[in-house]
Amino acid sequence: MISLDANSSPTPEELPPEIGGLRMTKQRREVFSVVLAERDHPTANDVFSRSQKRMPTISLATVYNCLEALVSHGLVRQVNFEREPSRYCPNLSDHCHFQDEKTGTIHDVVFKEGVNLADFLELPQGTEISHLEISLKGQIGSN
Amino acid sequence: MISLDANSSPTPEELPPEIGGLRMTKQRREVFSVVLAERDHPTANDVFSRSQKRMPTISLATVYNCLEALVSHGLVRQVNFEREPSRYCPNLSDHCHFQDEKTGTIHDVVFKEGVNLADFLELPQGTEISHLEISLKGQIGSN
DNA sequence: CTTCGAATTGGAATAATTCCAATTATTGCT
DNA sequence: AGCAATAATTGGAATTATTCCAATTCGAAG
Repeated sequence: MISLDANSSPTPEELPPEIGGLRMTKQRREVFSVVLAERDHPTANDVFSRSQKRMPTISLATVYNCLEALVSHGLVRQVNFEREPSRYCPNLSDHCHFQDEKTGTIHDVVFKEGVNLADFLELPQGTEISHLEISLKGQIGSN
Repeated sequence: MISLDANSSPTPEELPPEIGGLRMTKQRREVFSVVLAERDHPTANDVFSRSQKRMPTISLATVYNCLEALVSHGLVRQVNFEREPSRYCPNLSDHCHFQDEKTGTIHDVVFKEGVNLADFLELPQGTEISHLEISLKGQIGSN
């Protein structure tokens, strides 16, 4: 049985013909497996060049299409830091992102036990949040 | 005495020759007063066209330069929603942003009394946060 | 008044992303 | 299997927010 959770890294061939309502094509499998394999929050371009290793004929437009399909089906998250190029993250658990200003590395950051963000915000009552993004930048303590 | 706080909306002429270490030029005053006047989170282009009303010769490049100067001196905040054009916000108090998906309107959202975000995140210890952005999207309850 | 560094300007350049029209692949049907 | 209909892929062009650049203008300080 193939798992797509936390730490699995399936080859494209191991991915089923459909995931979460999205029909998987050769290219989508390739792109998805790249995003699952190296969880370093690659940009579309990173995904493109990694995908090209196995599939030299894939185009950048297709990588964008595939990423968009994966994101809209909730299989991958799109991560933005200010105006930088979007990055892609296969971690679907509730988390946010911290970018180390020294290295540029992005780290997943989880909420402490039982924390629900909306509880801490003065939102107009009845607000339905459909999308939430928290991005932090800073330095990691060297002590 | 001129106040630049919460709800003031000075004309360019009312702005002093220097604010927060930033030397105010005619254009910077114009741009700043536009951002202070209508707090609807305008884009650079919005600021440009509003500024042109009073100062028809101002250029878009200058608007970008001025906004950048204001942001880097902490007089204005730059607000991003995913890959949309940056928006500008003169509210310097600790808050985040909610975009109503119906209208596109952006609302400032404050934290509830005494909430400190970092307390709710599992950050690598010793982390220094230099920048934090929280962006929400959704619908406002119609009840 | 002159000088000198900084700011402004218009226009060109950049870069991420999207669009488009043509081709290719896949599905569903008979 | 064969074929029509639909969807995905592709390369290249287009878009668009933003930045860069070189030339001019401004403004503060002496």
